[in-house]
Amino acid sequence: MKNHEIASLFERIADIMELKGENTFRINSYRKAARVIGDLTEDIEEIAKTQKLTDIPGIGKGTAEKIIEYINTGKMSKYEEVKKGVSEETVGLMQIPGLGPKTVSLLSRELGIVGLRDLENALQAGKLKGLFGIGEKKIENIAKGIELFKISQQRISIGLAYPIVKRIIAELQRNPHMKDIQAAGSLRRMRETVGDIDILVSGAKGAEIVKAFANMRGVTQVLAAGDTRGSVRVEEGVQVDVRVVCEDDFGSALQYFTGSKEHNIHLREIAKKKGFKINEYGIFKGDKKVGGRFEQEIYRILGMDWIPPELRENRGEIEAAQKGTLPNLIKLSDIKGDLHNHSNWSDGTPTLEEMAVHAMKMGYQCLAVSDHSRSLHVANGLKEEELLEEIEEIDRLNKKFNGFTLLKASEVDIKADGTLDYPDKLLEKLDVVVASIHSGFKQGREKITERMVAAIHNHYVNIIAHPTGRLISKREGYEIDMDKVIGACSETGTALEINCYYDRLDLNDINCRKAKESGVMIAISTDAHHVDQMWMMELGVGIARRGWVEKKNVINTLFIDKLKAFCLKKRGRNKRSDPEI
DNA sequence: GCCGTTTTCGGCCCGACTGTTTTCAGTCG
Repeated sequence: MKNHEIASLFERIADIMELKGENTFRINSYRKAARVIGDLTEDIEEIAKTQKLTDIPGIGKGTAEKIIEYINTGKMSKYEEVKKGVSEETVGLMQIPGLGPKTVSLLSRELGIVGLRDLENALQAGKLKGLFGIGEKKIENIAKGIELFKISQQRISIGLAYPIVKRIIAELQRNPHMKDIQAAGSLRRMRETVGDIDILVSGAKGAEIVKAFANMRGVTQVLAAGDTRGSVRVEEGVQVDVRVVCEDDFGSALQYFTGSKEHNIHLREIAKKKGFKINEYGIFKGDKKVGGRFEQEIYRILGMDWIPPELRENRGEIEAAQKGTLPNLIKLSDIKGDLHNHSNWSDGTPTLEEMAVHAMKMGYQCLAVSDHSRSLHVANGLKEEELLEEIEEIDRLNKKFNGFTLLKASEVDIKADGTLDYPDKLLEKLDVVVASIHSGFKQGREKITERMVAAIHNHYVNIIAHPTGRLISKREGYEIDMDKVIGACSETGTALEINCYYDRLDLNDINCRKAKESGVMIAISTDAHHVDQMWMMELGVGIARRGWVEKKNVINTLFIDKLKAFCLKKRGRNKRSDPEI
């Protein structure tokens, strides 16, 4: 699939054009094209074949031609043309906070600065002084920007940011001056990574609230503390911003600060056409404020349903809200069990009973114990006879429980040749079989896809765990043809997992939506190795919501008998089709 | 370069902040 390549090519074209000072609207249309192509769930080559490229909003005749040229020749003449005389490194300088296209272009033109090292040298040598439009303060800010750029290169997983936000909100809620409080930004949208944390507060005494915020425990550095805005760094290293608005503006401010940028732009275009204006202070008809206390008002006034924050990425949610066809997104309270967990039988810390007790506290009706299989020595994988013993232990425990079931399961390794780590006769004794890849990551796309598809076709495999194997900010996933994997799952009645563990979150939102659209069932599972990790179900549900997933698409929202039936159906289906069994 | 319930031309989101210059350009979210 060339979607990603083509999207980043358009993004690069936009960056270079920006640096060259070309028409802003033209630049924006390249950015828009990059964005929609990056978000597509279908293969762009397939769309091109059916000549439907221009049906994609933001893709017109010109862009379509460029896409087709790239598909056919592997090159895009527009890109070749714009990049002449510009270094990639120079374009990269625009990533530095405070440095936009104008300044970078000036530095490059006047001082011959190409990359970061040149810039640092020029700063050191005091060469920036005296350039038109650049004063003392600007030079200082560029130096600060470079520092910030170096630190903030990494976004952190939402799994790390989420507990920080919970802690801060709990602390601020004790402040008597405060009315409303809500996390905004990419965290509220449940993006898998966040750059910084935004918290929005309403209340009359802004300065008091900001002061309390700056004095919270866990704050290591106060970056700013004014009447309406505070900015701190906390011990986990993340920057947290708080903004205080008056109660009457809270809804519109929340809408504004939640984003995404693309969603807000699209919404404001619609507002404008209808004769309204939206900003962080409200929605206005002429000079008259017609809403702003609640976020819902804004969407309602614009003639659409309220859009859950997780969908606000300008991926068709606005059109769906206008038509009243938004999905009825899954909720955390819909989850009835967790289907991928590890006990102290393999590499987890809790006993089976501790896991069960915690699951009951969470209101679940079942929990699958899916310890590792024999080949995974590093994770103390269970030998066949050990798994049989564990099954007996689970049977014993289940007799003690009332209205709760520990499901017999295993996270079985998919070996390099696509076979499974346990024989079928052993898998047959399990309620749920979770299969996954833990080795041979470098096999190559075709081989690894074949291997995965072979496992999916096994009669006993119910769930494919962490389907791409990626670790956020640590490891790219193995190369795999997700369309083929989804196709095989759809054909065989196999579910794909959203692994909730904070550095996996795999499937991601885009693949998740693709799976849903192909009718593949989803399992949202924590992969917990400790009971304290089971809360991460919240993260997985967030990713599912970003993938437009509804309760009916998720197997662990099913009552236990239905869940067992789902798992058994695959075995039955194969038995019927294979007379030898 | 895209788009159309002011449709084939003319507009394209909005406001705050900062710094530099003296009325506004650049950058950011």
